[in-house]
Amino acid sequence: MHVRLVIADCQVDYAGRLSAHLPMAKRLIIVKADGSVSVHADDRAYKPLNWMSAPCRLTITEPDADSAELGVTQLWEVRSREGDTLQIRLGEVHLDSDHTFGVDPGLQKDGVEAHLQTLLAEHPSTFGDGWQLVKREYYTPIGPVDLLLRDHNGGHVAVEVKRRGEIDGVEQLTRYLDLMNRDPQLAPVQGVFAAQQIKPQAATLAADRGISCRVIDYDLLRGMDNADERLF
Amino acid sequence: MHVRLVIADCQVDYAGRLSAHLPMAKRLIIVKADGSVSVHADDRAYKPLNWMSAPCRLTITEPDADSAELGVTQLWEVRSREGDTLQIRLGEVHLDSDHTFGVDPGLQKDGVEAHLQTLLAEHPSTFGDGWQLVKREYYTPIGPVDLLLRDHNGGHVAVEVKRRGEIDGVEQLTRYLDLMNRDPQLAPVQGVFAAQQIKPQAATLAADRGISCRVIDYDLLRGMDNADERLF
DNA sequence: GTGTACATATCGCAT
DNA sequence: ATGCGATGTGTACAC
Repeated sequence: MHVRLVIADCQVDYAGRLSAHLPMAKRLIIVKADGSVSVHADDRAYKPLNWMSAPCRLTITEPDADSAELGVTQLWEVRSREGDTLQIRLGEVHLDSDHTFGVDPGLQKDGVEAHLQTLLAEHPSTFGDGWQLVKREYYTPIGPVDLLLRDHNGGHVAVEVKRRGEIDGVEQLTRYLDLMNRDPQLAPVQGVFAAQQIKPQAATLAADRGISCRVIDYDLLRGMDNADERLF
Repeated sequence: MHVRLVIADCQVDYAGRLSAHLPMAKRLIIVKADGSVSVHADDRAYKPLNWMSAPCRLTITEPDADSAELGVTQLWEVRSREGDTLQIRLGEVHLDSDHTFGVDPGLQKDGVEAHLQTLLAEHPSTFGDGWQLVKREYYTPIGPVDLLLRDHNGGHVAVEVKRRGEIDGVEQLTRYLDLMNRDPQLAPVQGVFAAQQIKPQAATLAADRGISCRVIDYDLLRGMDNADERLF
């Protein structure tokens, strides 16, 4: 269990879902404890130029005489189970450093769509007075509807929740509505597209499909949630 | 222009599109020449636990007396233009290494969808005898159709090309067809969904929409292309 | 294992 | 800048 950092001149060839080639240049190579290998340039945030995800196997060999003559010092071959290969020819090595980490305590996240969905499930009145939750993650054969509600008249409403409301969210909800409206137990089902922010094109498409849009104030909703907790 | 590698015990807090917290543990921190910062554990291939993409600004300060007492040696704050912040509190530093890279010659790719599209544009007879190319990347107000063809009867055909044919590709083509069929210059327009592999659910949806599916043999097509070249 | 949706998605291109 | 589509997307979760 360790992380190996290598900075070296290297030439890289990937063959798998596509073919890619990197000419010889100085780069950073990271080998992680899970076996994954990534080759980084000095830009592009965290995205490597080339990589192999775990599970995979790294084999390091000596270069043949011809390659050695041309300055190749090590030959790395990384191979995945599916047969994808990443070949790295190392030239001059500027750093080769090995480090052992402990088990990472892991990441704590907040504010993602799941939380938004939870809050809205707990406060269906956000959508209208007297509206009630039927089911979170209501399963249809083509995927889960985020929220199934009943409005003040008892009519079904399918809600699609997004952080940012874009066109494919509307498409998604449209597919669900088409399907649900064929079910006599549910029909007629209205659609509501709920998001912290809704792009104009998504709003236009929603309107065209008879779907109503709701912009959600996440902080306000979280505030309501806290207020509720204080009452108990 | 340099890459800085730090291995250190650190505690991380991110506030931006979401909030996230990492308890103190030994990790790898990479600062790239573009200013981007990423914090890695020893697993998850190339994805960091936390990061900040360029453009952003890194400020390093001394910890206050209280923090220093608790073992904090450096306080890093990374701030983006949008106000997202990444705070890193460093404890013991195990490695701090700085390296200058040259300009990377860059990645050469082959085999992606673009190539598939090019090959199909050059060989419209793949779809049927006598079929001809009208336009690659035919622009509609809602996006470009990959290929616009005419079949042996002169009727228009819109082709959506994918490496892997999934449900959203069918949705995309459906939107284009709806729009194009409102244009009396083009209507009636048939739809063809072409991919190296088509998922059953996508095929079902396509059939339901009256769109025909074509599974493309990339190697065969590339072979045809090479054969053509040899003729000249 | 397949299917589906989410992601601080990232990235590139075209308008 | 914004919209839109592709990605060797990766990842989690339900069936």
